[in-house]
Parts: sequence; C-alpha cells; structure tokens
Amino acid sequence: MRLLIAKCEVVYQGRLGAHLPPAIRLVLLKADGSIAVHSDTKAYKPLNWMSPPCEIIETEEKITVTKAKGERLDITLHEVLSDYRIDMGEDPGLAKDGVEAELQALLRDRLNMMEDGLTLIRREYPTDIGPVDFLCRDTAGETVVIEVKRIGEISGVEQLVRYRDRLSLDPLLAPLRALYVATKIKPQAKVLAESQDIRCVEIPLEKLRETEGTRLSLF
Amino acid sequence: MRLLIAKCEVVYQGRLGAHLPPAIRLVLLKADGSIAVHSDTKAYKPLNWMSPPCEIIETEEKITVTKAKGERLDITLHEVLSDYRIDMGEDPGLAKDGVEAELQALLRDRLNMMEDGLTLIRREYPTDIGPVDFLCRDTAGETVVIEVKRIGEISGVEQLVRYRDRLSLDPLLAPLRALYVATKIKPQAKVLAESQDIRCVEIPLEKLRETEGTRLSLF
DNA sequence: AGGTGTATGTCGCAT
DNA sequence: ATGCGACGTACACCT
Repeated sequence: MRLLIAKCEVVYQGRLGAHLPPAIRLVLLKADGSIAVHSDTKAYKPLNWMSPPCEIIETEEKITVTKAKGERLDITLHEVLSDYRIDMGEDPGLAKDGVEAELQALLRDRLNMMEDGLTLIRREYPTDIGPVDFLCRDTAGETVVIEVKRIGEISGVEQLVRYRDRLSLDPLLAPLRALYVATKIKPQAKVLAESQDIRCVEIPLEKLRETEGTRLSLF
Repeated sequence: MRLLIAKCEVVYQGRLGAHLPPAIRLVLLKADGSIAVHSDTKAYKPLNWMSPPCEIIETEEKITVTKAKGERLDITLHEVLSDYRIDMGEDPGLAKDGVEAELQALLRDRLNMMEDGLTLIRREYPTDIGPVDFLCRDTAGETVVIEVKRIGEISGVEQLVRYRDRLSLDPLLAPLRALYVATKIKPQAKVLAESQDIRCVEIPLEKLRETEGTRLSLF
C-alpha cells in the first residue's frame, strides 16, 4: 500500500464528469491495483477513485489512470507532502454474519418458525422477474410464496406482491398466498403487507440461532 | 486526518456482526469524525468503518467506537507501525456533471425519439406522489405518462404504474397510457412493464447525442 | 461477458 | 425521524 499526501487537482471523465480544484488530499494506492483520492471529509467514501483493472501511469507531477471502457482519471500533483509505502502482507479477510444469506440458511432448517407445518418445494424458485426465496406448501396443501429480508421494508413487500402475482398465473401452483419474513419488519411495511393479504412474521436473529433446526431435530 | 498503520484485530457488532483476525492494516481517522479500516485489497471499500456521528475512545492498545443505535467497533492494536497526522484544511469540494439531468434535457428536445408525434403538456408534471418526468399528448389525443431512467429497472416500472394510477383518477387527463424510456431496459423490467400494458422504449445515449432536437429542426 | 439481487450500502431531499 | 430515488453505486453470484 502506498499513501501519497499531496496538494493535487483531479479530473474524472467516464460515466460522468467530475473536477476537483487544487487542495491537500490523500491518494491511496492499494496492492490490488486500485487508486482512491480522499479528502478529510465524506466519511469512508473517496472523492474520486478507480478500481482494478486499470492502468496507472505516473510521472513526476501527474498520475494518469485509464480503464478499458474509456474511463479516465487525471491527478495533477502540485506538491507532494509525503509518500509512504508499506507491505501489509496478505489479509486474512473478513468474516460476516447476520446477512440475508445466513438468515435463509437458518430458516431453511427451521421452516416451522415461519409457520407450522410448512414443507419446502424449492428454495430460490425461479420466475422470469426474479427468484422467490422460498416456495412452500402448507398443511392445507396451499402454495406459500415466501420473501426473506434482514430488515423488512416496503420495497420487500412490493417484491413479494410481484412474485405472488406472477406465480398466480400458473394454475399448477394455485391456490397461492404470501408470507413476509424478517428479523424486524417496519410498521409501514406491515401496514402495506396486511392490506395486500400478506402475513408478516418477525423472527429475531438470536431466536433463530438458539433453536435447533427442524431437519436436525428429525434425527 | 490521521493515518494509523498497525497490526490490529477488529470486531464490529451492529447491523451485522463482523470479525477481522490480526493483520497489518490502515486505520483512517478523518476530521469529519469518521473512522475506516483498510486492507491492501477491496479497492475503495474499507473492511470496517463507522461514520459520524460516533464516539471514538482511544487507549494505548484499543480504539472503541460506538454509535447511538447500539453499533460498536472495537479495534485492538497489537503493534503500531506508524501514526501520522496532517491538517488538510478545507476541501473545496467536488463538481459533477450529472447524467440523468442531461438525458431529460436531450429528450425534451427530441420527443419524437420516444414516440412519433408526441407533444409536451408538461415536464415534471406534479402529482401528490411525486413529479412525472414528462406528460405528453399523442397524435390520437391520448395523454401519455412518461418515466425516464438512465437504466430501466423494475423499480422504475413500479414508479410509473403508481403515477399512471394516480393520474387516471383525473377525468381531464383520460384516456391515459404509460411509456417507459431509458438508455437500456433490463429484461425483467420489460416483462413487468408489458404485463402492465406499458410500452418500453430504449434509446442509447450516443443516438440521443448525435441527433438534432425536434425543436431545433423546426427553425 | 452480461444480468440480477444484496449492501453495515451511502447520500440527498422531501414529507 | 422516515420514505424514496439516485449513485461513476460496488460486489457476489449466476447464466
């Protein structure tokens, strides 16, 4: 990694055009071939950047970065205040939990936490407007379309309505109803869901984790 | 701005959980009160971060960051390799040339590229759920509700459906139909649009730029 | 390579 | 505060 602190001017031309007047900034050149220009504001976001693969050409007073599709970043260095390099070695990487993928994996083995007696027809059931998280059958033999979200917001309800409408065109799946599952569902999303005859189920992550899965409990 | 390079271990608990095993990383503390942990990969994204407002408490071997809503970032410093501070002064900020705005401006003078014989009733026609990009009349005297997007995705279709539903309540505007215009429209959005009787028109940006506007050609 | 959905998305702006 | 749309969204995952 290379940390270059300099008074510089930046021009980006690509998906849009952008210009940065001269000021002192941090230019961050990573080992992955990326480059980013940071000011002392904007939290974690750089003012300008280019992600790999890109070509970085450097002279005494200019860094020119180009990408395949005609994108271009020009950094004019007016004064270099510091130029520091360090070898960081390999990064062991990041472990995450609590994302939608984990939720789905947990729920797959705990279908009964969403509703008693559900059996799985298919996970990621494909439709031509996108995949349904879970397609299940209930004890009465009705098909249940399920959308899972980490945080249940309005847009998720709309997504679910689309899936239900789309699948209701298929006579093999009728009759059909929908279920909205999230660790937390926002009040307005609940209102919208209920107005669309969609049942909401909130399952806190801790509760999911502390229980054994249905599948496991069979053995 | 402060650039801290250290062998460190990071734990984030908040909207999700994340853990970083010990390794050499860059800890970036900005004047805006933000903090970000960067590795030598991942292009412009930090591995972990916290944006302001947040409270940063530092001891010899630990940085603890907390936010109002129970978010928490713990950085354990095993070995500090470098600790550099610099005053960057005010940043003059970023000037951008928008693309969405340009697209609309170009189309306004080229209504016939969306559909032959359109006349403009109003741009940014106001409704109580937001402004319609273009409201036009066609050769048959029908009102046409138009939504313009740079990239045509499903959510744009939904937006357009809401506008059409809303405006169809106004007897002065009936009969009414909708048109979805974008430089590129995604397949799933097309499917949804057509199922809602919405016509899709794709107009590449280059094509827009190379043509003269209708308005101009009148003179 | 292109399409789709997720994100600790973030960032504005309007309500 | 919440909702909604835009972003050079970036990014992983799939065909």
